[in-house]
Amino acid sequence: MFDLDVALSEIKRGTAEIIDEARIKELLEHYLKTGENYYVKAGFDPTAPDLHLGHTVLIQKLALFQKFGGIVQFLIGDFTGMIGDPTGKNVTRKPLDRETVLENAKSYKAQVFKILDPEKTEVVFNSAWLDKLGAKGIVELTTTFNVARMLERDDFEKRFKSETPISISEFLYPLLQGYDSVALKSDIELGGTDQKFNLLMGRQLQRTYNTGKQQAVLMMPLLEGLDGVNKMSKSLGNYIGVTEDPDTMFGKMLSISDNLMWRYYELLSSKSLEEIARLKADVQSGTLHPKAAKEALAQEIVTRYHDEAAAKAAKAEFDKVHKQKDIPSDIPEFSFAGPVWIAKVLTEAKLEPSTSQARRDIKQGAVKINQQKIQDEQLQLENGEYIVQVGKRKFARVKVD
RNA sequence: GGUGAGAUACUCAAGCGGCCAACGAGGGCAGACUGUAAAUCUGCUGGUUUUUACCUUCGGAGGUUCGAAUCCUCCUCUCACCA
Repeated sequence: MFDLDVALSEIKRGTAEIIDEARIKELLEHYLKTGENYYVKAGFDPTAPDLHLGHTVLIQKLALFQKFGGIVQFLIGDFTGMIGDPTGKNVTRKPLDRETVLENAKSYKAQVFKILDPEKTEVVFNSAWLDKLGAKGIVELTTTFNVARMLERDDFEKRFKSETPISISEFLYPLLQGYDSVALKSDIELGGTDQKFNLLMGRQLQRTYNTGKQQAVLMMPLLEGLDGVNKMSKSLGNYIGVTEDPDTMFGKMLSISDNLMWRYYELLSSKSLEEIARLKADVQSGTLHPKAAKEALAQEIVTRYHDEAAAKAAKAEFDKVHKQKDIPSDIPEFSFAGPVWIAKVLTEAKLEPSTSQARRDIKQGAVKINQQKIQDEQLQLENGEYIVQVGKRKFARVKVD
């Protein structure tokens, strides 16, 4: 089966905090002895999923549990989604209709089953039990907790002190999320560090409702984005989406700093901790080039979300463009009626956002035609075919006739 | 409901009648270098084929002035204190 100590150290890898580690050990031991599974819960937003590597940190941890006897409860918070998690700055949101929820769930599955084992995953919706709770159930739920304790939560406390409004419904959010754990009888719940309060609520409510269980809680850190400073998020643009094409993925992975690479290794690679330690030692001693280590990681990630052939092709393409300074094999094409002013070509081909920017870049020597730097910003392109390039990464094939 | 403070480009933040397309920082883009879209250094960062020029921007609408981001009036919104 598996070695308990190895399993535990892999489970602990990269975690921010584990509450009731002993419980996790018990569950694994019990599984080894009897083959009985246990349940690992994680909740997700019902809005349209566009997963990036930041999300996959948690999902990979779920997948890890599947290797060690865990059944994943992939919870889509279609009911709680109406309230909006107070962790963000969301106010009350519109409830999504059934159809949209199902569609989003489908999209989740497509992305998530690249990592999770579908055989060991139960996709559940919390409206299934929360809808039935009713006013009576809700009131009962609220009696299990009091306002003073609710205000212990960090962001509630801050908002209370600064007199920023807190809606009553927001108090309900942690309670309902906790109740999910009661309904699902989860043994372990995973979440980000920002979810600590909500995760602990599940633990407490399981006790209050006498489920005979008390879930262990495992928190994963928020992955830093490509800039290495802010957390990875779509709005900051510092992300790698799991559905992005291989070339982009590979390029973005290589753009992270050498430092950040180790963080990504820890949280994203499926290499064992020993292997990573060895890589790191090799880089430090100079026997392995940092770039080679980064390429290996990039290949691994591309392979996971596409396949090995795509990863190889992406690397080859990258080398072609950046090492041999060649042009990429697949570039957009535009045609114009000539003669045409170069600045117009650049903006029309979307290589530059404005004529002014185009002029500036020409002045700086950032624009090349057929690999030749150009200086003349008045340049007119005569009939013919040209490869126009701005900087290192923006290319277009231009036909003038 | 009352009183006070504030709203400036992607973000933060100067400017408080002409020298303002607007200091500075972050971010972004580019150049050099290289190991790569790492690191470091440097430049650029509203728009426009009138490019040592012109046009549009400083919460919104008016007004004063030869001239306003800067002064006045009203409005909208944010924040702080009081109720």
